Amino acid sequence: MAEKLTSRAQGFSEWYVDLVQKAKLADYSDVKGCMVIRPNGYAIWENIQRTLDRMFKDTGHQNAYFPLLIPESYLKKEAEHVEGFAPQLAVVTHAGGAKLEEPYVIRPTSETIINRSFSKWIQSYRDLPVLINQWANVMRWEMRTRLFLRTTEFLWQEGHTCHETEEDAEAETLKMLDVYRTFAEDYMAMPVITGRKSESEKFAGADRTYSIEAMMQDKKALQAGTSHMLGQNFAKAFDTQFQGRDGKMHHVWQTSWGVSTRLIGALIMTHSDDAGLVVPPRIASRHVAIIPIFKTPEEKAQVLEKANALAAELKKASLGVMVDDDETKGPGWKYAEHELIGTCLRIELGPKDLAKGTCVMVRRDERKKEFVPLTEAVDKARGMLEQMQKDLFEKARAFRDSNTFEVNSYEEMKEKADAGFLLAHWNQDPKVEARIKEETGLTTRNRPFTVKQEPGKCVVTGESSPGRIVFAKAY
RNA sequence: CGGGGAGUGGCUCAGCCUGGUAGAGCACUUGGUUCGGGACCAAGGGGUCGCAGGUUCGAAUCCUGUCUCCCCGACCA
Repeated sequence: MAEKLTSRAQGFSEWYVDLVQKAKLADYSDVKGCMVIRPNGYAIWENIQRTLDRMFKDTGHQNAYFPLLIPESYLKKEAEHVEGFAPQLAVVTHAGGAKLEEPYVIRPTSETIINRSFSKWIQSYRDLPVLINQWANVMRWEMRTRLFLRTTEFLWQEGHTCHETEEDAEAETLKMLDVYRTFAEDYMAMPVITGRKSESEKFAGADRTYSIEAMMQDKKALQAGTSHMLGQNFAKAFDTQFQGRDGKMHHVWQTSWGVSTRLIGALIMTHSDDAGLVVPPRIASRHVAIIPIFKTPEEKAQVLEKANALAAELKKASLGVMVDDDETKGPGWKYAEHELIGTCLRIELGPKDLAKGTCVMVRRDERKKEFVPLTEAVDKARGMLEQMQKDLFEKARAFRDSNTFEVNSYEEMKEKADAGFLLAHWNQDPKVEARIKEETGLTTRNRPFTVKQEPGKCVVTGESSPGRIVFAKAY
């Protein structure tokens, strides 16, 4: 760990790649486009899973698991769906030493194979709603990959639900979007914009797609989660029908929604700094590292005894705590290391502290030393972590808000192309959207619920626009 | 698929142009001194130089082929 990270100012991309590897979050593998998620990175994923899983259960969903391999013919049943995913599929043509009658695709998402099951499970309106979630890996062959943000194989969660009416399905779609918003903001301390995607950005096979969009420190947008109102598209393709209250057969109305390990990338690019990873306490597993400082054997015995006692108290307060008593490293080395790997709070404890009955506490995000009486250490640690959680969110929100602009002409839009989020009027024509992307690199992110939709004039054509949509450069 | 770069101890890389006994830093092992912001000294261990052919008395180095990864574009969570 001798060399430091590339600074964000030097190169945001390099900083990111450096950080991911030096904080031991992930490694490249020998498989093209695939990454190894190391224990430090996987621990973050486990915390994301734990929290989201509880939120899904609290909203009535159950977990299930469906096959990794999907008969190719399934994908083809929904025209728009197969067209959208065809270029990204990995296909299994041989197995058991022989060529297969029908190839399998490795799931890029599971709408099709899950609908096969749904159509068997559902007979009556009494069977509805069906609320299923799956934690799984998926594979989408990508031309270009980036650790956590876009890899060929990634881990995610996909929710799939069936409802009796369009209204119910729409309500579910928005409810889960709001679960994502709550999770992003309250746990990841990452402010997000909820809204509806444009036609060209929507999921292949959906009627409508909604997303949460976050701003990274380089002012680029990152789609952090999506929720789709699938309408009856898959129900019709797979004949997922039920007998309704009217005695007649109806196709179910469906939703699907997902977030992936991409969230880890979002977390890094939202909060981390030039010293390393910064993780909000509510999503961290490493809350406190106690660094004992001593020279003589007598000091060692005294300091370690106190450090272990303090650690035990902190553990009782449900904090992830470790005493870093590795004698082959000096204290300075440990400070730097814990900053790199994103330990939320550092407690320094040495002979001088024991004499005074204090310790030194340092928040990872602020890195300011504070002397704290040992008798108050646990309360203080909890308080500092809570404050850190709030401060990280507020800092990220202030950053996003100060880099969000209303623009009223195409000229202004071009000038501010790298400035952050641009709220602009657009006539909803995909050709105009494509032209803007071609000429400025900006894409539509979503039409925010929080921005009042007032009619205006498209910045490119001058034609009528229903309201402002977010444009930004995106990951 | 285009365009670039790279494959040499665990890691980062030098050596290649101009062929001649495989190097450095970090990490690791042992001993000692250190320890409140990335310590130091000494002694060690560790590499079929991506793979396959070829040229040559001799190849990490030259030639041919091949595989893989990374970066930049088109595709995307």
